[in-house]
Amino acid sequence: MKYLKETENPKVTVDVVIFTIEGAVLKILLVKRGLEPFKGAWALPGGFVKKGENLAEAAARELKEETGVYGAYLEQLYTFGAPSRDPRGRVITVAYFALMHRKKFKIEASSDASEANLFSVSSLPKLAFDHEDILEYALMRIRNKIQYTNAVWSILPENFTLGEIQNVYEIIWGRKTDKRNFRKKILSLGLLKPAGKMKKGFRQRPAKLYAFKTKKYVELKRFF
Amino acid sequence: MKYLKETENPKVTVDVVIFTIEGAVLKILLVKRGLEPFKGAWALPGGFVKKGENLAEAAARELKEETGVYGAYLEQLYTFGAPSRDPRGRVITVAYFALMHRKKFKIEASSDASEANLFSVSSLPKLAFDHEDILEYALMRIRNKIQYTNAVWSILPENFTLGEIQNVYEIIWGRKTDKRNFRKKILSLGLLKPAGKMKKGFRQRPAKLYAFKTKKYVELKRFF
DNA sequence: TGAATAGTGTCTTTCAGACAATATGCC
DNA sequence: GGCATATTGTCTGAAAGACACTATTCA
Repeated sequence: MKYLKETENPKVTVDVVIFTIEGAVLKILLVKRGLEPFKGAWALPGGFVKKGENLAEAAARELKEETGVYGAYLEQLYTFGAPSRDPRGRVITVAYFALMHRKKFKIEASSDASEANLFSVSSLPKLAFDHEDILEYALMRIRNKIQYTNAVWSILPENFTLGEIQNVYEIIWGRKTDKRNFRKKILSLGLLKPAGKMKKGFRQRPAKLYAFKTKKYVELKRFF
Repeated sequence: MKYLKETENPKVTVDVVIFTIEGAVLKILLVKRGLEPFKGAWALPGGFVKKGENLAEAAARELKEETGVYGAYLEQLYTFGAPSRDPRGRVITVAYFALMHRKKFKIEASSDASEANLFSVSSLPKLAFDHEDILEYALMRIRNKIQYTNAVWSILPENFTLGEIQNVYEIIWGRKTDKRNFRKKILSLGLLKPAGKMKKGFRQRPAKLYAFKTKKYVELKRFF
């Protein structure tokens, strides 16, 4: 018979994996912890859920505090609750991930963190807590998710070329794909509409601009 | 400026949607609440996470307490944390779902619940808390998940015929599908192996028995 | 005219979906 | 023989994947 039978009052946090693309590289925002535990280590932005606050609201608040942006694509990822994941005691974290367009936000260290920075997901520092697990899970999820949803809308500008959206997919997947096949596929999903404008002014052939029909979450049917 | 800025110490529960098939109908296990709030109402089995206990362990413990079974397919579903979801105060619940073979468990009311029963998912009583939302989400997830994983292993006996596994899929999906196409597809997934035995002793042609190659979680690749 | 990217079509293979006749064991 | 279920193959249409050349702008 176990002797640890009592319940406890855990603390509950949200942590947010904020993906963005900078210099053709997939990056995430990390903050340097200003307090113990893991003081000085890099960690995912996050914090305690406040009174009267939904989990998604808490995640959106963290996102806003770190990037100044409200209204990006934000999805609950998974809840991590190993008893020893936080040395202060029982802390259960509900992880979210978000996709941000790099030009839409400024990086400013918030009051909680002494420093904030973007890191390429392919060369990260050692992370605090179990944040490496969270990130791994987030990468798996986003790589799958963009195949059958409109989730990438918030990592792109309002209007974009097919070349640009293809770059986003390739950067997230970490592999190249055929241009003709990609265009056929992305258009056949029916998520895009022509913006009726052209991207001009570069020394190359101008490209048609597209936009997402909606920024509301759309999930395409996949059946057996 | 908001005035509810303090954090709080929420309580954390796990709730488990236990799916099974009985009489060719998809059912879930519900317990009648013996205590307030929602005393006398039907609810998903669940309870507080205990000290030193993983979330998945807590879910497995609840599953075991309610059905006597340890080791079924069990997956974290989503975390529900609306501030008003529990009238007692802030309670965040991490929902799990499980698939059980009906013959492997007995229904016994546990100490927490005055009564436990299976209900068809198509004719449920009114549920306590936000458990209807949880169930809806679980149904969506399981209907998708069985298309590219071996999740159904624990709702089937060790060895089963292709007819039996087709029945399971049809019951979970709530629709019929062509026998020849189903067999082609399920075998092409590569998750099954012939058990080398036949299901005999019925007044009909004997059927080959199959088994899952593994009960470890397998997720098939789906790429663009 | 050269650099850079946009834009486009065909063929092959694979997979999904529609569709029906024969086989086997047991009563 | 009759009942009940098992087992099997073909055709068609859609989508995936391989593959290469021409078009346009601007420096």
